[in-house]
Amino acid sequence: MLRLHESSPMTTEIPKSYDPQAAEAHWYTHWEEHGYFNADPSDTKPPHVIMIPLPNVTGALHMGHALNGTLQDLITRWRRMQGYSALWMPGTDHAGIATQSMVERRMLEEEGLTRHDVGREALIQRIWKWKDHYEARILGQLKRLGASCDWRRTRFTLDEVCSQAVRRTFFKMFRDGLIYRGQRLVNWDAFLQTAVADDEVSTDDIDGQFWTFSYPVVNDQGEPTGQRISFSTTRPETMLGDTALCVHPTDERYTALVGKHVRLPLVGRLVPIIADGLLADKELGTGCVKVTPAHDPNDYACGLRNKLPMINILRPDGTINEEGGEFAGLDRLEARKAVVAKMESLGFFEKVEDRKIPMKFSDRSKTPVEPLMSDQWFVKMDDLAQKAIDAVTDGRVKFFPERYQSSYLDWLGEKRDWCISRQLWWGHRIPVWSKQFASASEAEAYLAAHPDSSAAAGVLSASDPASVLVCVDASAADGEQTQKQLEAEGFEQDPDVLDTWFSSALWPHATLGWPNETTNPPLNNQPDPSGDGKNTVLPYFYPGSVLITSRDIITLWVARMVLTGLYNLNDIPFKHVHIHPKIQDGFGQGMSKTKGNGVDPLELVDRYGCDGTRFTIASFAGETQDVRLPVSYACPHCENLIPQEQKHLKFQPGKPKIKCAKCKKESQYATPWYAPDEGELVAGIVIERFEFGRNFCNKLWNAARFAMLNLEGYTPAAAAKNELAIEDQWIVSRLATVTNEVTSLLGVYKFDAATRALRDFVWNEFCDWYLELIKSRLRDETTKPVAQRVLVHVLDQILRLLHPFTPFITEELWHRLAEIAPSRGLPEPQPAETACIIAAWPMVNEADISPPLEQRFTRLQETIGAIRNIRATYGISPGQSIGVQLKCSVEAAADFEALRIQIQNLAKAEIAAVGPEVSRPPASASFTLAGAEGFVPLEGLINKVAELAKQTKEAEKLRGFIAATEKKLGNASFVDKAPPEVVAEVRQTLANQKAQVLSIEEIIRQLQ
RNA sequence: GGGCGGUUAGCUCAGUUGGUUAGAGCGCCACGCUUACACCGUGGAAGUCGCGGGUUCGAGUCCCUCACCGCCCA
Repeated sequence: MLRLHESSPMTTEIPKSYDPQAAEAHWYTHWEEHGYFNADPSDTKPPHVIMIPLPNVTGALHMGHALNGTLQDLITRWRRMQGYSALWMPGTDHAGIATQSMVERRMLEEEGLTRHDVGREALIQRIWKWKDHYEARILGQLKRLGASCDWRRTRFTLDEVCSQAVRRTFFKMFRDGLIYRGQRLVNWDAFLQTAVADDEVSTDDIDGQFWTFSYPVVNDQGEPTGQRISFSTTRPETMLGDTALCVHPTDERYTALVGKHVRLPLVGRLVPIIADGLLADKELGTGCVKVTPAHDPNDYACGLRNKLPMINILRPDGTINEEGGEFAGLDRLEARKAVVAKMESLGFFEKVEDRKIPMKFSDRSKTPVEPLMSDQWFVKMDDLAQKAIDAVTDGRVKFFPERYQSSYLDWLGEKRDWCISRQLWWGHRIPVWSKQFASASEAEAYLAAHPDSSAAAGVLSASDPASVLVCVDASAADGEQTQKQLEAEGFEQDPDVLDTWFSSALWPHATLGWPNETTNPPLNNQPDPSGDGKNTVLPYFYPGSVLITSRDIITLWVARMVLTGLYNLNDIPFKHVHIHPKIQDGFGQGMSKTKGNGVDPLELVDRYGCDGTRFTIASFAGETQDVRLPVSYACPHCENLIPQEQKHLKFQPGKPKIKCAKCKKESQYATPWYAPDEGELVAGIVIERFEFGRNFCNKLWNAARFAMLNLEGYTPAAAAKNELAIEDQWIVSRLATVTNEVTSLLGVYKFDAATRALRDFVWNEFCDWYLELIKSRLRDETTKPVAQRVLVHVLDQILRLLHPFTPFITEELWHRLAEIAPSRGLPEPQPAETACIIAAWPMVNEADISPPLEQRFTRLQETIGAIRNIRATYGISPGQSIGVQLKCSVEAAADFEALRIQIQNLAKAEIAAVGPEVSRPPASASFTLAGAEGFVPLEGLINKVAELAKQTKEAEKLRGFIAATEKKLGNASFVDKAPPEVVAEVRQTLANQKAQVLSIEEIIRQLQ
């Protein structure tokens, strides 16, 4: 017989618990082999596109990435099932400075070599090796998480496809006058010897000193007047670069001195005393400050306002240059000591105090950054930023949750020019060649003789009119030739590389092959001829659908992606931006590599299964709170849990061990600070919250197992509504409601709510009630067929709904179910799709939803709950059946009758009497619900005193409610002002409460 | 300094536009190997909704003050 469906090797017998490892390996391969992850342009399907927020190759992925990846995969799988050609574009980022500094640091530690020792080519080779290693690791981690990326399209920001986009964009911007070179104050990382962007710098308060010095005032002849003027500073060495002293214009203490000069005792320079209300603060210190425009951002701004000279005193390595006179060659911190000592010996030192001072650190090298004047390349943000702002304010790009759009708008609103050059070797080399001519006129003559072409554009340098800058588009046809020509003419290429963000900003269109219009981007690095002379991928998949990322990326990527997308394609890169929570450890600290609290998601996948991990992660992804994950370690000797403490996060030399409080043994543990020794028993990461997802998967597994064990003799056939039992209609109604909920929640990225809705439905409704209710029908040949058909249908729909969350277990169950019930569904059975990953997302028949039916069913549930409560209260053993008499409406009585056997099974209670005329028998336990009263005669079992106490307590509780409700209704303004339907509702409540209390009072009377 | 978010049961979190008695998972207590599941079932206990004001017939929910935690920007 032909087998239409493949099943895993786990096979025939269904094990009692779900084995994630086997299913994960099997089905991932299966999906890949069948090409289910591949997304191509289609005439019949709409596109859905998610561009991965490209992880950088500095290191392995952590929990934040796992959350990010899970959500992207979830949406991608959901859209795929909805019939979209769903592309999830994978790839990695070269992360220029971060990666180069990792490699450099390791090289220095292990071999004592610097980049200058090995040279540009050799260093780059080493970094490529690093990249290959971590790229493989990262992509492997994503696959273990179940990521359904179109791996054929995997890109890297330094690969040929991305490089082309970088070169073309730079050239376009250069030609349009949006890129310029200028002297600017930048954050200088003296350790890495490069400029770093503002967002690569963080500020910390450190213990520092606050010195006070004075400068001598001089007369017009430059001779000391004997007067001195005091000021304070935290960086005395910058006195070497002072070009003014500054006071507040309204500060009367200094009015007479403004316009006069002081002589710098250290370097002898005469500098003016100026008045500037923005820099000086009358209330602070002496009210006078020194101005060092080349080494402080505020002073720089003041320098521009007052046209002060800008004197750079630092070399790129952080030592003092010739401007520092006798201090030249000293490192800046040595220079500080020497400067203070010299000032003291000259008698200009006044005092020093200890103080917390803010200090900027480079995120990359963790060393203090120095503000420094240097030549850098910039992109003018003015117009570009405005267009990106407009795209959000006019609603073309929408943020979920909405509040994050203000971060985006505020940042772009500053329109600060973007410093794109980095003094690094790892990255896209700046495609500009320059040459110094003998004079400005020679330079102009050169430009006149060489007009701009499609491959080259030239300008005069703004800072030096004798210098010519030529930008070359190496992606143009004659680009390479132009380069050679320039070099032959004595031009030299700029040594710097571009900021990494410059290339990642292009990611949403570069990966689709832009600017190539004639061929589709390669697949598996092989040419893709399917475009037939055109790039059909770009217009089909651009603009994308949603970018899913965390909030710190809003300015780094989101803003820049929008900006470049609009610039290059005149269209936004994505319609939605979803910002998800950040992962914190148990102490509320964000997880990061540098803090040592990062957790490898694969530790969790190994322990809880991929689906369990994903389901838990999705349940975290709400709109407001960050995710807090208290971590423990499992003692490898006794399995006892050792809670993580702060000390476990700190780096300590050697390989510190963790001690188990229970068995007192020590062991190495999972930490980013070291790799455990070979053969060591390691205390692994435990995050108990993940049991939530693991347990759920096991529950689902067993529910499906139960279903399949009870499908013997299943035959597909239509099932009309009037054939369905009340519990069938109920579960179908609930299924439809939940399907609607999940669909709309995913549409607005409320993953936590969607997860809850599904879990509650599967566990608390399908398992706890539906499966229990049909057990008796499945044993009866006459009632079995319909029950089986409904059961199979609901299970089928559950697998579909859960697949985006828990892809592996649903796929496994899908194939097992297919062996037994290849054709299924209500009201008409259909052949099921050959795999869950490509199964259609459930559509709701609104007629299935019946609130009145759900209400009737709730009454049944409550009644059963009340009977169980009586059993528990009186300690009646499970083996002992009891009789129950139910006083209720005729309609409710019919429902109870219909479920007579189920009530016997679920509550272990026989319905002895049911209907409006039932009255309370003596010596019985009772319950009172809104829709029914119940009596359980318990002659001999009932403890009168206990029952009396219970009922009295119940009555008192009710009387409390009644008093509150009556008070409310007695309040004239409530009755007048509240909406009539609310008042009516309260009146109904009161009536119900009164009826209930009357019944209870009657019960109490009889008990006494 | 400016902005955003949070503060609800022992822990981790839900709580739609204000509307009867504030919910879940884990943990806790009691009972239970009932032929899907002990990664389970049944029942139960457990909250002054951070503090203080205000608006309202009515506030966990809206407004203001303060405190503490986290993040972003300067």
